[in-house]
Amino acid sequence: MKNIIQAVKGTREFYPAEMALRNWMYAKIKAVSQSFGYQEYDGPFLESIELYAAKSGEELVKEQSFVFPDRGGNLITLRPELTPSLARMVAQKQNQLVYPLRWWSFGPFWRYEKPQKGRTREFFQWNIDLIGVDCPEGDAELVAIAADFFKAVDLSSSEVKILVNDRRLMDKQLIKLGVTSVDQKKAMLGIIDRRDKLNEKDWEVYVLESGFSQAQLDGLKAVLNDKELYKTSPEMMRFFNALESMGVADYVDYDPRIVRGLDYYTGIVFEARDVGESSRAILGGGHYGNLVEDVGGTSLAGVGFAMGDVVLPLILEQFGKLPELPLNPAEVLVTVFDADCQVYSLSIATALRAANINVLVYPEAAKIGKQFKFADRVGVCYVIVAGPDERDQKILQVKDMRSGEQTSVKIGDLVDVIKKLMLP
RNA sequence: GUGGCUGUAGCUCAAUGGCAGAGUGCUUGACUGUGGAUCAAGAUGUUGCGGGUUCGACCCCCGUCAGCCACCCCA
Repeated sequence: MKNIIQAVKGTREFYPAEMALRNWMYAKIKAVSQSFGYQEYDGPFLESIELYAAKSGEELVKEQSFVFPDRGGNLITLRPELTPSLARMVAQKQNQLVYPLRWWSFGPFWRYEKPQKGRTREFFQWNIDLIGVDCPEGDAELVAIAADFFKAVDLSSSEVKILVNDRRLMDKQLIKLGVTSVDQKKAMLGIIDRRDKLNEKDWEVYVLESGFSQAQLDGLKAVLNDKELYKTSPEMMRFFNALESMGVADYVDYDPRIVRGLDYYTGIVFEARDVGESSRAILGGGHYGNLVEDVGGTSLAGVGFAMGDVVLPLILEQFGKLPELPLNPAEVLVTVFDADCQVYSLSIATALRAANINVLVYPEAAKIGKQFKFADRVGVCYVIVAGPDERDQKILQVKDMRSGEQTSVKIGDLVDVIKKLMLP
């Protein structure tokens, strides 16, 4: 074991068990996305660094991305996010596409961060966007998709919550507090974002040290504690009303502390968290006013969110909701009694496969006990024994590994018997 | 990028600076044509890697790699 070259730091290896989970997540994501009529798409995994540099205020992209020169000396980036690629794809065909666009994607992304639990350098991410719509009901649709996804993976509204705020609503409150300049606003959003990370006293000191007055601090505290603030916003009332109609209101809470770090959000912002004390962010998104302007298109509003594949399994595990997935696609194992019977076993397996049954054949003659043990270990449900006695009598032994029951079956009845057993 | 904790058998973990261990799993047998259960026997280690201190290092020191935790950041 010592001379194995290590996998690249922060990358992930999907052994069959992990791959089964990833495919399970993908299937849930696909089903929910399609249930709202969204189309699957994807962008390149490699992009030039300019694509990300084009977005202002994103120096971090350069620092947190894998960047390397290609043979021509151009700087290539392993995509750290999908939104800029999406923006370009939309801009390139802006006049040919049918709006509103409903697009989703699930693919790999890379970020050069320090790996730890729930954070790797290589991860998969679900991105889903509704583009060309600028109304609270459109925003509500994305939140409903997130909630439906949680339902689909059996996470209840008491286990996860989608917390929502509106940047416009916060802007109004900040103006009331005399926070008017762009820099001040940015600082204030950072302060709000940090509220949960510091204890109250430290946070208050931090606010005052950031150049805000005691009056502003008091005002801010009042805003952040006002769970009813959304009622002053007609858009948010429409938004919550839409969620009610879609049957997911129990998953969604108004939370004035949610502001999200990203610059390009201009309306609704939201993030989903588990309700436990550790409370990790599972997904995040919001409404943006101009998706494609930065890459040369005309302004288009939209709303979307992204969910990584790393945190969700941790949350599922925490609530005991990890699915038990079958790891072996074969339902049947045909044993090989001895060398003389080997080709006979092969022909039986072939007949079963012809009837669309997945079959594993033991690869060589071995002690029958060893073969049963193998069947047990790989999770096969039915084992067929075809020894010399059976061959002479034109029968087979079929054993149900779960019940332990074994029956003799006429060779001509085998397919029917197996199919009947496999019915749920 | 900063700081801290950890790294020993496939896995979970022991071992005052003095012979490298347990549980579990694995292999084989009890069972000559049947898995799980029981019993018995057996195998398995570059103590992450590289240096140093020491008569002697899993243990102490330095470096390095990896994982975890807190920052930073969160697309």
